[in-house]
Amino acid sequence: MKSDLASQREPLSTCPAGRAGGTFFVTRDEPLGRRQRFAARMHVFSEGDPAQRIYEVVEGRVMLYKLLPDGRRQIVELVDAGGVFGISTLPIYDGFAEALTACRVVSYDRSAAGQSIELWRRLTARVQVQFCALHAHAVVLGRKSATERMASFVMQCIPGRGGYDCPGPRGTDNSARIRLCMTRQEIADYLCLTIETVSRTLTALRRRGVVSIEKPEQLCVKDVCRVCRLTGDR
Amino acid sequence: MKSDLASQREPLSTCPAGRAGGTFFVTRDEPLGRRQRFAARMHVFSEGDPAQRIYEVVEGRVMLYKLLPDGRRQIVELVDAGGVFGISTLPIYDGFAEALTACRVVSYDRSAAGQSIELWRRLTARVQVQFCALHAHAVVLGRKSATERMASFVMQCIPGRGGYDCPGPRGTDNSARIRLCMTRQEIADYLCLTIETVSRTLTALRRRGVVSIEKPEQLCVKDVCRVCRLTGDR
DNA sequence: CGGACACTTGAATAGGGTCAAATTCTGTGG
DNA sequence: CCACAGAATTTGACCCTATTCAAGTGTCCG
Repeated sequence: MKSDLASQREPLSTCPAGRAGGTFFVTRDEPLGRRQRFAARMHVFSEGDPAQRIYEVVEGRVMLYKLLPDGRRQIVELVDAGGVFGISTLPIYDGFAEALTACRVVSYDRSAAGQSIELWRRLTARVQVQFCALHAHAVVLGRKSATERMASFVMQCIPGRGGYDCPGPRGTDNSARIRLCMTRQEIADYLCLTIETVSRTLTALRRRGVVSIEKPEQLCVKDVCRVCRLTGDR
Repeated sequence: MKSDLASQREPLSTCPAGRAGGTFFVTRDEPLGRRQRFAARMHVFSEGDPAQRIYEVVEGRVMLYKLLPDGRRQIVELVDAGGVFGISTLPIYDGFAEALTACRVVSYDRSAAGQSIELWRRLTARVQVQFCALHAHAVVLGRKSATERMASFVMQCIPGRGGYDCPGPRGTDNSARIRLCMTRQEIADYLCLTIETVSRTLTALRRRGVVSIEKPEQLCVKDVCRVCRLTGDR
């Protein structure tokens, strides 16, 4: 249960808004929100930065993580399109936000966001969705075996399936291709395992014919419902 | 990492609002909120109940938990005075809410809560505080040793200490008496340990002179800062 | 082709889990 | 106040899952 050093893959440093240092820059200011793009592996903010803005993901995936002083890392949340991040009770951010994929976000000044009722409603409604997801993730971290965790994670990567209102297989096609867009280390830090256990667990799932590993970051799930049953949730 | 059967201590069933079956009943209807009291160990709601109301804790402590089909339980959140619970994205609650102590709550009809801007702001602001706390708890569950978890839990039971703005010891008195108001099983289900490990860890802390165990549910922390260092957070 | 990096695999280890038994609390009734 | 029963907690012995440590094996890209 000891140290998991933060990913060896060095994250890119934040690109200051407006400075077109490459592929990412502020594209346009909106009345309230400011559009920004981030390349994969770029930091949106870091622990200790002044918590001035709230972010909404338009496209792509962002991870939020925290570090312990000795280097152990926990990815506390994965934020997909529609999700919100940058919520902080303190005057500074209490963790890091890093783009997992190239992504587009809109950010709002914290105080300004509270002015617009419309905007505030949208953001808070979304926070509630994520709040419930965090509760569910606590169960994953707290009470599930390595296999159940991997299965839960895989299900999370298949939009529209596995939820309360899962429609079941579309016709006879019960397969899914998924891009993990995370390294083994990141999956480990999200599921609270080690990189080796993630690798072994995936291999075991492959051997059992549950998934095929097309590329390290791309899986094909043969039978979604079977994975769903492996989550331990039902 | 296997089963942790739900607490043997049988929870009391919910008392229907308005029916004064004993010490708990609706005391008064307010314009928006409805005041209620719950005795310790009473359920406020259960998984699958229609998610019609949002609750605010006025006094006492409520725990939210989820069960896996095989009986494993995870207490996903502890809600103290000021906290909010009953947030659900679905038409039904996705977990259980049980009073740990006798407590007073105010509940609001979900749709009505959205009408009052004032109320909505207060509730959502509070949800954000808890949202950040869940992030922190993910680190506890994911990356901490048994001792670090217990230390984190103990710190959580000492109001005003250990946070970003911890004022440090008040004068020369750096001790604290705390009521856990949870059984070992509940602490285990919250920290994602077993009842035996909780007991052993507490005993170890006692042997090291970090805490004294006055009663099973009442501890005395000799040196708060020392416990704080044991959390692994700093 | 070769170096760097990510991933996989194997063997040994340890931290916490499991199972079982003893001890302490707590509440009740005499 | 004391004795008793049932529950909660503590403790002990052993075990298992996931971690740790240590090599490999791709794979990408200059």
